[in-house]
Amino acid sequence: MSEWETMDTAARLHTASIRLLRTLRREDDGSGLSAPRLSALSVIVYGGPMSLAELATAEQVRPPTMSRIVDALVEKNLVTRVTAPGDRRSVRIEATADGIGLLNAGRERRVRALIARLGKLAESERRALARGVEILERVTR
Amino acid sequence: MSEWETMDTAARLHTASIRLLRTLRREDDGSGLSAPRLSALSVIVYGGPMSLAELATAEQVRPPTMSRIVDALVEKNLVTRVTAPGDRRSVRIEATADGIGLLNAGRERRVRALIARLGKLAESERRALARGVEILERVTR
DNA sequence: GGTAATCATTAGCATAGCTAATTAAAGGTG
DNA sequence: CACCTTTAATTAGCTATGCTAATGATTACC
Repeated sequence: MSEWETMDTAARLHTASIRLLRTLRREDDGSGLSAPRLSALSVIVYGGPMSLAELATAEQVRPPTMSRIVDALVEKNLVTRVTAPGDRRSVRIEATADGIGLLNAGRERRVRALIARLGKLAESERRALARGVEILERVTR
Repeated sequence: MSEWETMDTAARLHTASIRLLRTLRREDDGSGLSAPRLSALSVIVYGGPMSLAELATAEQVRPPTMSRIVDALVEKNLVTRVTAPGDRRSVRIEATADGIGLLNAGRERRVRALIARLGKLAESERRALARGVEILERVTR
């Protein structure tokens, strides 16, 4: 594969990913949460409990920003703040059952919308896409 | 391909896309623009001139929000507002040479970061990924 | 035991999101 | 043609989200 082809693949993968998530984002309206709150909640639900600093780093925002987002999620009973055992300065943020439920419902809406699109592909195309996704997972790991 | 497999592919594609763009977003620091401004500019540069309403719809925000983002981009000389020919209520928003240049530079940073990751794949994997990207483009169209 | 480093929050500012109201221009309809 | 309605964008005013700087509360070091 020529260097040019690799560049072409990268550019097209970039564009297609943007378009895909832009489309799926429309399914988030029903969640009742803003994009930053939903995204922070998803990091906690799928990444497990973590400190505020870790969560801020994951979301690429500064700690004060994340502290207020967590305030709002706590207020809605979607996450809880627990003093970290062994270091009382630090806080462990954990998803509640409500938080997990809300996130899974939203994720299911997104995935369902995506499945509807995959359903229009030919069988061979779905197989090739599945293979591509496996490789994409390695790229993002 | 079973229905279960299609669902699995959809869920994994969703997650991998989020992870990919989260990673590449780190390259945007050098642009000097906030995420909403950069995203709006990219729609104009790659989608061509359009009205404020069209731009707001593309970005999934309301017109007043987009109006202020365009204010900021005009201030930085990255786009211009042109009264639409034939309807003086409407505004055509066009990218300037500066706007196109800034966006291409940022896009190049992102794509270069992605190429570095693709370079670690085996030749056969890059080919399979390229095939998957072609299909993903059909899905997002 | 005293001082420095670390984790989170508070304070205060600019930006980004919204709805409601306003301005300006087009499009009917009598 | 005058009037009313509709449409496109902006302005006004609110809440939420981003930042840096400063503060409070522990912990680590010496």
